[in-house]
Amino acid sequence: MVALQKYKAFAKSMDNEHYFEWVFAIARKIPPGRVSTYGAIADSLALGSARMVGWALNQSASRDDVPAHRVVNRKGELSGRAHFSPPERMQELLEKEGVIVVDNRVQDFEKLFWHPAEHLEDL
DNA sequence: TGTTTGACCACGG
DNA sequence: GCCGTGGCCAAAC
Repeated sequence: MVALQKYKAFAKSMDNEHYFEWVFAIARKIPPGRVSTYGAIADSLALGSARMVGWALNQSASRDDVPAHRVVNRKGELSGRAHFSPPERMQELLEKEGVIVVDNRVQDFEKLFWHPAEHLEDL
């Protein structure tokens, strides 16, 4: 946990722009057809919180190189759909990748879940 | 300056 | 499974 504290201290010295890059870097690593969660990304970064990941992804709306549609909440719900334009776009993007979405929820969520912490070394 | 609000989550009952 | 509670932390008000 010492490493975690040092990591957090380091993170505190970063400005928001860098924090976005960490979140975006992980989001970009999510393979097509797979999904991850706000909390998992926050945990793998060992800084911030799930809320901050949502906040960061909100800032990503202006970018076209961040697959924010592959990030859902812990229940597999498309909680961020309202921030896409139009909102239906999030589901459409997922379905284009073969992910089945019913009632704003990813089907087979546990199987499609991609664990960011297992791929951190690739960053 | 203090309070409320989120693309959230873990936990207890 | 559902609910409330508490933690989270930047932004907006």
